[in-house]
Amino acid sequence: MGLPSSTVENYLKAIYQAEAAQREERRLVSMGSLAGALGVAPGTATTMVKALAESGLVAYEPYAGVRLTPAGRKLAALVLRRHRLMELFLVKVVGMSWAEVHDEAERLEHAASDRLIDRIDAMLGRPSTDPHGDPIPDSTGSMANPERPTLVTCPVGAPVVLTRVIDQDSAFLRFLESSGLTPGRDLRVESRDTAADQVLVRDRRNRRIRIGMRAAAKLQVTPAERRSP
Amino acid sequence: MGLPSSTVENYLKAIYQAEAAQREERRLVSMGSLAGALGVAPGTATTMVKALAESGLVAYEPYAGVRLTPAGRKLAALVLRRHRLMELFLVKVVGMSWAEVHDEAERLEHAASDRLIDRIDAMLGRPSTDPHGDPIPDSTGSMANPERPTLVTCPVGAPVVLTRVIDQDSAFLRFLESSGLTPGRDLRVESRDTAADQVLVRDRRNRRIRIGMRAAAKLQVTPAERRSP
DNA sequence: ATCAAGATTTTGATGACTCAAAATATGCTA
DNA sequence: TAGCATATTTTGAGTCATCAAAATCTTGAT
Repeated sequence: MGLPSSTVENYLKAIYQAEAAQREERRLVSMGSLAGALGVAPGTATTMVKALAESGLVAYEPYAGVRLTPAGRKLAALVLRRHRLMELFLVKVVGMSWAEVHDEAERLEHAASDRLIDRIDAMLGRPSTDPHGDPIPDSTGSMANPERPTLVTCPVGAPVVLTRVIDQDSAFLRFLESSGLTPGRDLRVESRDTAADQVLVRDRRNRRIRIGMRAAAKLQVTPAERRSP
Repeated sequence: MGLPSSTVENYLKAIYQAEAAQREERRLVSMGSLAGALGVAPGTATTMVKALAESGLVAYEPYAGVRLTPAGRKLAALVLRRHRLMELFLVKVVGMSWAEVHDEAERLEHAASDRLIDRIDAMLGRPSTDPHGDPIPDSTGSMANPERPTLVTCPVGAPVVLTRVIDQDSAFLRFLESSGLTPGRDLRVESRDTAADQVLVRDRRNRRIRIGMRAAAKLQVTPAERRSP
């Protein structure tokens, strides 16, 4: 068949991301969560998924859920590639803000040609992550996706670098920006209080930043490189 | 009546351009030429135009043709603005070639937000023409559109500057590029031969360039500024 | 094991856009 | 002005993506 419509691309991307969000491999993505992610009625998701299964892009088990086939996974990864390169391009080259590029890229990812995407990739120096720290799949659709600790799971007191933000909500991103919680920042968790739902973080200049557990769990970090003595 | 779909935008743009192509004002755009420009069946154009008339974007006279209303004209101009800014951006910032940006912009013009278009406009210094020399409407939808002589109508022997190319066909544009016939070039028509369908042009370095009348008529020029003595 | 709560699928419809081909109008030519 | 070639409109149908609501399935709690 011809090119996948942007609807098809969006379904594949949503399934891909739902699969990734489930720590447990092998679990199918439910119709309910898929419909929710796409903002459509449940019946609509069922209908579309059956069509995707016809084209061999997903494996569909009635009443159980859906999973990407290798072909579907590759297509989804390429959509994600477009999206993430576009976001980085909008921030780095066009000068848009971190918080506003997601929605823009959401639309542009379906309109940009491979040629344009490749030029952007080259201009940016074949980057490996987008402005949120999300990894960018290469042009074959393969992508590194390391498991990383978050501000909730990393050791208290240890210096870490904020590496990735797992949420595209623009209000959340604006909050992070205004708090100085952007990828690349050096941080240290000073304390956690589950009862109070609080994580106390210090930035490089030792300023206090307080956030809730939910928010902290969306911030992935890597142990800070220690300067050799 | 939410946002106009990209189909609606394309119809308005095509009507706008067909009106502009007709030297004679007041003449309606025929369904045939509209359907041809959009690559749809004649009946499809009729149906869509009736719907556009319902929304007040065009005035439709059965069997006679269609004309933009002021509202439709403004919308069309804004689509053209997106298109032309996007083309210029792709050439100037992304480094794509003159010949390949049209199709790309054709798709991106429907996906880019006003915000993005305005940032691009600012980055480019609020330009007044695109890479083909086509004028860019301002954000209110108004646009200068001076009548200009072409390589067919300008005086023989007079120095002129190539100002605008009225054709987006990529093969034609590649030909122009390889012949050095790009906007901004200093030229002089040496002779015309209607019988032979030939125009002989000299460039600044006095190199000969031969093109047919049809092609020459697509190249608009302005009299070259004479250096004050 | 049974049943009710909750999720999923099915059904019947809709809107936007399209086509092919039949019906109709227009306008030029003789 | 009669007729015919050409353009336009109408008709009937199809695709894609969607919804609401009815029907059905699955599963956890009793």
